[in-house]
Amino acid sequence: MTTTNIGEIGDLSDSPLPHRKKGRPLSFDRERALRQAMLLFWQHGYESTSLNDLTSALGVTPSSIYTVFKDKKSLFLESVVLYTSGSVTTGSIIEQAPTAYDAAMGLLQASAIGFTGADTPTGCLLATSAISCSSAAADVQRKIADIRLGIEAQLREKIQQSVSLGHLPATADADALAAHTMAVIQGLSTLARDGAKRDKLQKVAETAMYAWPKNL
Amino acid sequence: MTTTNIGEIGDLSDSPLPHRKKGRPLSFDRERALRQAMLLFWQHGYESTSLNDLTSALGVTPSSIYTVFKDKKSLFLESVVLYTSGSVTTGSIIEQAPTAYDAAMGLLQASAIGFTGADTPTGCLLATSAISCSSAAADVQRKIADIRLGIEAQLREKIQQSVSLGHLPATADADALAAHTMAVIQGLSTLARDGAKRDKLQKVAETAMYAWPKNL
DNA sequence: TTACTTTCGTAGTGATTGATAGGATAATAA
DNA sequence: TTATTATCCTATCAATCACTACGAAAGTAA
Repeated sequence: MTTTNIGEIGDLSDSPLPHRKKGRPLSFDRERALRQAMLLFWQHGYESTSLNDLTSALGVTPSSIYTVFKDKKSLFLESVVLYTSGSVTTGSIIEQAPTAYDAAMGLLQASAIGFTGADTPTGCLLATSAISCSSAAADVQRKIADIRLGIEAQLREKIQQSVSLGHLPATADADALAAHTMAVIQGLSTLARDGAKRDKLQKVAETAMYAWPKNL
Repeated sequence: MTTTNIGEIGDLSDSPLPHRKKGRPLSFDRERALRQAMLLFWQHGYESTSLNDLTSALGVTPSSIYTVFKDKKSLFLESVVLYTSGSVTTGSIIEQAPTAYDAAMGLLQASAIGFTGADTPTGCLLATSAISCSSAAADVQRKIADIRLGIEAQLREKIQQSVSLGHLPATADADALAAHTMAVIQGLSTLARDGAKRDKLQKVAETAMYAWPKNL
């Protein structure tokens, strides 16, 4: 869905010199560990990623994880924030697109690329990591669902704008077009998980755009 | 994806009378328990459904589950068989459709209905129950993926047939159309999980069919 | 140095995971 | 009845789960 761009959290303290905290310093790179955690959650999902998996991959002891990230749920949610942030996000793609058509095409193309990265797991973290959870993780599941619904709402509004601006015929169904685009994005994630290559996903994205009304 | 139709496994022994096995008889309805297990896996997925969840919902002790269903993995796989069988299956929809267009539309409509059943979990068991698993369940994940790929291959062949028969233009991309249809089906599952109602899914299905080439 | 603060590594916590041992029980077969 | 077979229930099993207590260690502040 998005590309990752970490390292934004710099030292923004009011001290003129780079203020250093008291106490023993962290022995590992927090952002690097967070990225490793994100990759694990991306691959195996929230509940199927164990603390043992995390400590092994991050090279960090359990106590350090809980000191720095509070608990597993917080670590996951922070991984989701990392996943959805960066220089290119779904929000920026939609906003900066001249029309809703371009916005949807941009989302689909970015998905096709992002779901088949060479050094990342296949598919979409938002689509796979919390889709079927136990009752204990219902709140996490809901939070991820709300992110998906937020993207859909943003795209829907963009479509409504394009209808108002005459970029789309008045008969265009904003709800249906936005939901269809979201469905294809989620489906691209599954196709990628099943082994589909980038060019196949790009062809699916292209096909999906044929569903948009053209005659004005 | 499919509607469920249990109760097909009757007494087909060669005995003239309804032959009864030796030993203590089962104290519960095997098919009824299997259906309950399927519903649990459908809702919470393979790994997030615990043996405790199963014993509680099925009203069966752990030892009985292992006696009758061997182990958790076998119970899940048998639940998948139950899910994909019945009077209407993806295979029958594709086969009996006059054209590939009708086959895709039939799959999408059946998905919209099946993913929003009143007395079943939302979404698709094949799409949600084993999409992000631990490494220990990689084989199960792969088996479900193979089922998805099998459906896609069947639809792709139907499209190729329709091209040969002149029901679709020769420029139609069977790979892309089949993959797009599969993607939308998987996406419909997520939309349903996120709370979308049946009419919304049906509108998405209708929108997805606009992507098909019409001019011959 | 001495006090203070924070993280580190070890070794665990109780709870839950999937799966079983073993004897009791309930049916058929002879 | 007696033997045989299969399922029943109870009480677990070892392993793993997310998580933490606690003292040692490593930094800053005085």
